[in-house]
Amino acid sequence: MALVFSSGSPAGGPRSAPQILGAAREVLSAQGYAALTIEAVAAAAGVGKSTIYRWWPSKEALVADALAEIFRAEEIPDLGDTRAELRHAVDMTIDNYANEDMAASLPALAAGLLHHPELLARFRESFLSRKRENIAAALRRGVRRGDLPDDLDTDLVQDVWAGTIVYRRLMTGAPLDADLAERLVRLVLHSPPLRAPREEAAPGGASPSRLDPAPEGKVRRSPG
Amino acid sequence: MALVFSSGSPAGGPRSAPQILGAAREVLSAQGYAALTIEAVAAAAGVGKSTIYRWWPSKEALVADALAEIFRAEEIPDLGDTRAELRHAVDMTIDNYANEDMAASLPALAAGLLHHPELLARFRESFLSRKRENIAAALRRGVRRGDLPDDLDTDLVQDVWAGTIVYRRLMTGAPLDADLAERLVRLVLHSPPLRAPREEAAPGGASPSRLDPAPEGKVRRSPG
DNA sequence: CGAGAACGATACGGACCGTTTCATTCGCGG
DNA sequence: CCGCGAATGAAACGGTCCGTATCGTTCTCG
Repeated sequence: MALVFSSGSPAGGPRSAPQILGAAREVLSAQGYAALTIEAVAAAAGVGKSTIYRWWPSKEALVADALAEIFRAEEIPDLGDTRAELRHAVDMTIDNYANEDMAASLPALAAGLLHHPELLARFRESFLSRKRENIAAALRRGVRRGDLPDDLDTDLVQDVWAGTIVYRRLMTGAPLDADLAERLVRLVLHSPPLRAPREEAAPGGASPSRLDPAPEGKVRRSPG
Repeated sequence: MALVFSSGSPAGGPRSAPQILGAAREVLSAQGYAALTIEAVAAAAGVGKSTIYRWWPSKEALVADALAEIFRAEEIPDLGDTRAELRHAVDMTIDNYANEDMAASLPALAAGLLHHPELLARFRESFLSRKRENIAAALRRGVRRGDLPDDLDTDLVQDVWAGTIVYRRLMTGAPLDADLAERLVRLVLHSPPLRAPREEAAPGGASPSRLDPAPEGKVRRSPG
């Protein structure tokens, strides 16, 4: 991944990008996103701060590039075994949030980007799109094998997986262990409701559960 | 909710707490967590900044109190209908993340608290515990009615619910609508894997919720 | 009406910001 | 091996916000 967020203004290219991004990760991992300052990164990298400002327009852009280099988004190998592939996907996501400060940096970064739509879009593209497409491919294989329903909502699956993982790391502090991974996998393997939105009636196959009268509800705002 | 994070040092109590917390919410909602400064809140509240520093030890504490006042964590009423109660719980959570900047503030705050264990613990206690216990009570009613499996993992259910909602708001930007709510409800109503970890089941009693990391017996206590 | 608490204004040193200037070093092509 | 342009690092700038301290004023309650 090559400096997606660098402004890349001058001609020759940055000489010290590796040290700078490494130092950024170091500070991030030790001090957290909030405590990261450009001057601290410059000092840790043994670099003048003007060098950093020459190549990255903001702290956000720098951190995004630093995180992008360690964010795993590889293809899920075709293992011929849907359960194993799902587990692989979940493990990859858990890996991405292994370090507590790193894990916190991503949401913090996203939060800080809410008022920078341009960077936010690039952030989502860079971090989410590729990984989601790779996992979606594995999910589609599972559908083809008949292990998953053909109208599986692959976006919702990923929101549930990543959401649960991030939420545990950041909010409840619960462990991200093998047990969680296994449960998240099973949740998808055995959950009829994780279906794609259907325009009309259900497509020929699945019969709805009797406990599920399919109420077409409208959103309500509950009283205070 | 009464100023959980205020240091409450002086005697008489703050006179201008309402204006200050209101201004904090205003700034938070308009500018976001990162852009919130004590001086900006003071100005917006028409208050000297020394007044804020007199009652709150840090930006984090102030924001925590400001958010606590609008964070919904009420009991789920016994509607005699498990599906309706689950929907109620999900809607309450979605409500809590209605405003984008507010929604982002909570994770950003948690991220900023990672290096302040004392405040982090109070944050989790204040924001998560009560709400989780209330939702857990509703889930237990569902179990008693036979609509949910006896060994439902109420903690995992809530991590999945809240996690998916927060993740959508913050990371993917996907809508938090009635469709999502309905899917999250169905996910629980029809998902065998959402079971409790194999331990001694304690039927009837209140299930202890694990909100603290507490990895293997290490219990963190806070000095009064 | 008086005491004490809460308040606001103001000023302070310090950290970082983001920018500019300028002399120095690097590294590639000739 | 040399030179030239690109990249660099040091320093200094005005600016914002931090968190603290001081001090005179205003509120509140007994």
